[in-house]
Amino acid sequence: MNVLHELQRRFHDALADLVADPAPYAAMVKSAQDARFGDYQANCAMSLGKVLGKPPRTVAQTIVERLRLDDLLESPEIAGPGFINLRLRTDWLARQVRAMAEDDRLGVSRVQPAQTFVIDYSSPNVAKPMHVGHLRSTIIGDALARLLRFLGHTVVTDNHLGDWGAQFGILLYGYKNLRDEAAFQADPVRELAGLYLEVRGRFKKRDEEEGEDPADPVQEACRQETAKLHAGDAENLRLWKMFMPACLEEINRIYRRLDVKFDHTLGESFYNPMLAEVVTSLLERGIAQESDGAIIIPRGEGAAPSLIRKRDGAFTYTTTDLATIQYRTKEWKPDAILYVVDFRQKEHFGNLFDAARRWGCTAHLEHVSFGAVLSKDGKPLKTRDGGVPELNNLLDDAVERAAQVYEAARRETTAPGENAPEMRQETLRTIYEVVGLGAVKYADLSQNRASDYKYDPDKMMAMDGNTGTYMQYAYARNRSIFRKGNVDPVSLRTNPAPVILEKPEERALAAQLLRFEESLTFAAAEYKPSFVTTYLWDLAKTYSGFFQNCPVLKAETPELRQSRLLLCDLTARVIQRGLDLLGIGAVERM
RNA sequence: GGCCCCAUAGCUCAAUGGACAGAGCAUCGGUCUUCUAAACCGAGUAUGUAGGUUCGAUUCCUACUGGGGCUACCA
Repeated sequence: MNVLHELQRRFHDALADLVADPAPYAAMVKSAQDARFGDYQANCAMSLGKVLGKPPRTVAQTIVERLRLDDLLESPEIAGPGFINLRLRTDWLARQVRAMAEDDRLGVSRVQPAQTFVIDYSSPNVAKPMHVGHLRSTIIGDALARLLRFLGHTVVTDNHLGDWGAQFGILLYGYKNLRDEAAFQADPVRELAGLYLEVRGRFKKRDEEEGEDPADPVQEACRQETAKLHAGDAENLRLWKMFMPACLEEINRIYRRLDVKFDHTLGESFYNPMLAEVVTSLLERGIAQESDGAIIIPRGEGAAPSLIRKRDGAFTYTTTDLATIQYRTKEWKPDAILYVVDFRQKEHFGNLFDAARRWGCTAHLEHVSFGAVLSKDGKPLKTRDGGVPELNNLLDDAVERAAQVYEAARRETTAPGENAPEMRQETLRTIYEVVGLGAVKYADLSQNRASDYKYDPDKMMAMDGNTGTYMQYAYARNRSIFRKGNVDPVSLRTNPAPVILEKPEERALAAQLLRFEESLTFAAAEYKPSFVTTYLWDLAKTYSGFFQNCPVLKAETPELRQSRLLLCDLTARVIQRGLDLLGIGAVERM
């Protein structure tokens, strides 16, 4: 249940006679900033006082008198200039937590009405090795898909591969001029990846981002290979078809490892046959016009127009993106299309969405933007030899570090003369993988996506603070209680024992558990997975306080023991589910 | 040049227009015959500058300073 929504609903009722439109005032019910002020607080009396011309505290008094919430709240207190402090009844909390324990969805209701979201994320260029730049889009997009789906929305995920662009010109040039046939036969992906880097290396020294240099013969040759491909050249098309499976296998290997799945993988090449019609339609509607031999969508004063057909007749990404919007709209009838893409494309999406709307698209279009991945010192991430780190190497490194940290911790926590608990090699590999990848994902997702993100392996592996490992450890430590006490946690979930909340730490834990849905709703509304990690971190800290102060297996009475076991189990389930919604695994033992 | 984004503690980051701006790291000091010490407890420092709107501003507006980005034939 979403406690906040319930409170806002009750305030809405209480405010109905006081003001014409109570909605904005009801929305001023928020979770309390400080535990001293209770669990929630209503801030509407101050602004209402202004509107009604009465002292805020008087208004607050009137609201409190009209409120009907005795069933879930203690009597509200008016404080300061007119804050209304709300404190949940402990017996109500206990009943809600018990109900939560019985529910597979942990008390999280399905949204009404459900909406259909198309989410566009990851979208790598298939001919290049995936690098660290693709990481954020992939894991943020995956987390949002999981989150929206869990809340009851219909989600269509679509990986808009760059499978038709200039990078294939590079591959074609490399294959024709530089390939090692034996190496290609043995391992085509590796050879193609090598060729890509080899050709790039022969470009005149330029930054990746700096665009083309017509004076560079190698670049020019690559561009011509691309043009031939797009023009339907039989040989280049044959090679493209031959390269594709290998390229796809390469990126799919990473998706499998990251546990990321897509409903559809419709790359740029898929839309190629539609592009001419898109341009025609835009011209007919008067949205596009001819300029300097090219077709453009003009912008306002001083702003650069969007090019949709180049002077040489080739189409651009804007054309493909418009075709994509048209296709998605027709095929899936979404309420919203989300693009999980780098902040640098903000302007492009602004223009694109504007054009799409004028073209008749009614779905909500949103650029879910995120900041750059930088190294610790704030500069672009580079390998020792100056290249962009490949994603696979990055993940290997993370898993390797997880193994090292784990081994070090195990040696340290094993008393002299004692043997560390033996674990099977296979179990250990699983732990390293889950912990290593979890650290990478959590470090990224826990940051506000709008900010630039400093990729710091030492820190994400530090196992202290708000990290994936901490959360996984909190889960594993919790599960160990059940092993130790020989208690089957499943037995606590059907017809659960009454919940007893006598100690403040028990009550605090219950209140925090009940906020799970609130955090998910908020994260989904803002498309910010970091709200989920913040919640989990708060939950873990609250649980720590409980765990320190409330003996579970050695509780004073059998009833208290059952109640605390239930709180433990519920905490573990919320952590596990929360991590799962972020695409992060948890292990029973670590 | 034009347009956009960012600026919070020594460092990395939070904060849905609300009460005394929160965490983590680092630093210092405490907790292991007691359910996993990868843990817990305690201790100090911050909203770039100048204005404005508001009962109330880290949050909204304006200017400035500093950093980053985009700026039609790459995506």
